[in-house]
Amino acid sequence: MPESVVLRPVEGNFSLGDHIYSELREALLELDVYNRNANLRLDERRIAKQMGVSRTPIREALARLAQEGFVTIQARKGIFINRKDLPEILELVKVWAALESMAARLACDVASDEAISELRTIAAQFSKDQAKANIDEYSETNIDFHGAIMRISGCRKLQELGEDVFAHLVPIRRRAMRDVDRADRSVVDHMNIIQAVEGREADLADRLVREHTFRLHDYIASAWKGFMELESLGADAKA
Amino acid sequence: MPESVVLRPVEGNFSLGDHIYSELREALLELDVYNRNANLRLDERRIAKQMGVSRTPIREALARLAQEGFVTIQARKGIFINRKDLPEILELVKVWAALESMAARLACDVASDEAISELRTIAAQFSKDQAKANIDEYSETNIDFHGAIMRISGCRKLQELGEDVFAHLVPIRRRAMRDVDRADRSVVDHMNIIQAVEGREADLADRLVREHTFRLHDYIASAWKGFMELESLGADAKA
DNA sequence: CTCTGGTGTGTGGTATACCAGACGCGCAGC
DNA sequence: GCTGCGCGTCTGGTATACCACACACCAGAG
Repeated sequence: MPESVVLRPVEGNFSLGDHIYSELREALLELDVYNRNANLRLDERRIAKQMGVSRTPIREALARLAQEGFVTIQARKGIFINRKDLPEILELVKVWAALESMAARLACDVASDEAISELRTIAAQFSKDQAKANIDEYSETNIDFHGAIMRISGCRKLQELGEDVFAHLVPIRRRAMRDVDRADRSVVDHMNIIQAVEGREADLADRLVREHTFRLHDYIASAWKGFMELESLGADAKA
Repeated sequence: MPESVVLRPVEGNFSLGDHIYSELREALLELDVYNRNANLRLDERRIAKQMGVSRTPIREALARLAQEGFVTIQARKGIFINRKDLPEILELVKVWAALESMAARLACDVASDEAISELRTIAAQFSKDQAKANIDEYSETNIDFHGAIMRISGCRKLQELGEDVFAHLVPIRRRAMRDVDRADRSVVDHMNIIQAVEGREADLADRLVREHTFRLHDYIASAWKGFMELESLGADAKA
């Protein structure tokens, strides 16, 4: 074999458990947990048969999901998908606010000018013509923007934790949240945040991000009941 | 049975897996991971034999610990205790700062006067005569103080996440950090924080807590090498 | 002596059998 | 008809056997 041929080393664990973990996790996030017809119960044996493996790797994956708080395992009773209530959701948003505002603060100190310019690039997506329709809390661009702040903070732990918290909010974000007034306000907020970070004004950036996220907090608090009423519009619960 | 008698439902899982999980977790935190003689390798079969159970519950516990980042499982190679390096530690402290400063902020808004008075009670411990010797980053009172702030924030998620982050810092805190100047400064910081929370000055409390934690951050950054040099002073590595 | 390939052992990964508590259903007794 | 007991079934928990890969060691070719 010619030495010039560079072969990437095989990386990662290709264990069934790991694969099943990500598969199940994705499925859970996809699932509309708040649909009142949703089947919140999981069955090890059924999943095992369905995926063509034994219960062991399934159990490992479920144990990890339980640790993350996505499901609750009750001995000899069943495994249930956790449906979060309003107070819990609001707490998650507060945690998110804490993490992202700190990220913005750090970004002011450590991010390179190029890294910061990422923010403008992403924000530019908002001004596109068809953007209006896509501007909601679940739009890709919005997610990218917040993800970018976490990234350019240079603090991986902050970013990872943020992603974990965010994952729990995915089912909530998917539900509507496309209030036009909020979308406009959101764009303004983002622009102000970018400006603060560009100006390396840590205190300001911290505050703006925090206030921005708390607006989401308050919005969810007031619109929660509406979210829940979106239930079961013909869509059946997934398995 | 009189209806007035309220019986708490039996709660919790008494499964071996859960028990082993907490047992192992505690052992890991107790373990001096940074001792250069420390055995960083874990063996499922050995632990199983040692605890008199099969590998299954051990594996479940280890999977959870891996999820939390305490150990790394490498397929067919071994299970290794994660030894965190300086950058990682510093990131954890930053996350901690983010969480606790938000907690202090929230406490200003939601904590009752009685709850806030807890802080003074705890801080009073510092003034006791023999306190000086106990004032270090690992003292019970110090931990109580920071725990109290998280608690009175009324945000459980914030508190839980904080405890998780804190757990990873335990081995670091155990190592010295009893600089007298720092202790004095710490007491002053705490008093100022209490005053800010009592005055319901959210912005101030937020800032004071953040700055306080960042002083720990900077201290660790400068003293890290010293921590590591404390290695293996006769104490053997635990199993 | 060096390098190569085989082989034995250790380790985590997976499959499977069995256990015991939780629950539902139905029958018997009142 | 209502209550209560008991058995059968379902479900997660545990033990155990076996698998495949990693790695150290050793023998034989060069």
